[in-house]
Amino acid sequence: METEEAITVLASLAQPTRMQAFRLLIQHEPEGLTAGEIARRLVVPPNTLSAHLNVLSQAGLTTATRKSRSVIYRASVSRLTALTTFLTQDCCGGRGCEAQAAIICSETLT
Amino acid sequence: METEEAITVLASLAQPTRMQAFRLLIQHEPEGLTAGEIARRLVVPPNTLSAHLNVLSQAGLTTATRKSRSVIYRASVSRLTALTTFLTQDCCGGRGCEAQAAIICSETLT
DNA sequence: TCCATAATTCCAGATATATCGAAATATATG
DNA sequence: CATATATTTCGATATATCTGGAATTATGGA
Repeated sequence: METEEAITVLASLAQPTRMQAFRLLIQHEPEGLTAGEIARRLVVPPNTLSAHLNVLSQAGLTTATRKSRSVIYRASVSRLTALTTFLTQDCCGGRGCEAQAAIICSETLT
Repeated sequence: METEEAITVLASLAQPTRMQAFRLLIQHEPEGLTAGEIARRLVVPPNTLSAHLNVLSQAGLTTATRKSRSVIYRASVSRLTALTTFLTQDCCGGRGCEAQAAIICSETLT
């Protein structure tokens, strides 16, 4: 992932409503949730949420597919992984904070 | 790391000059760089950079210590690690994308 | 076709962020 | 103390982001 791209992804998550929406979608993988359902759960007006979901989609963190009258949103786990990889490589690239990375791994893989 | 805190860290990195400054500091661990040196390397006015460094410090991504007339900035690698841990746990918490995490680990630990 | 539901787009106002010149503060040296 | 260097703070402007009401588009059912 390029730096410019990473910044877009970082910015898209650096907003409370979008962070909540993304986490909600992560929790509902792989079925996804409709835009309306997300709006109801987060208590956010549909049009406001729509704008936020658009930002997440532009950043590649979500995908949207229409199903009948609803639009189902899903989280792109691979995109989140790509971001953490970018951050970790940015950290460790050519330097060596393997110990830190090992901590992440042990915490994650348990 | 709490969500609110993570958002602050994400926002602090979601800006080109700050991302550049942070990466520069990561590359210069553990010696650090003076504010002026960073400003020169990034070709940014000292006062503008100062504002950015302040944002990074508020987010806990950098520390500053005065040495004579200069102020030396250092990257907080542990803070970056805390962020990736937050993101990874947000991803894997109770769901299971161990495979993805393993990829990060293998790429990082090689 | 007419109506109801779901979502988005349009638009405007409010808030936040970024930028940088000028002035202020801190430190060292002659 | 006077001066030079390093950095930050102040203040003003420009730009971007967030928010939500109103209108628009898309789909399905009577």
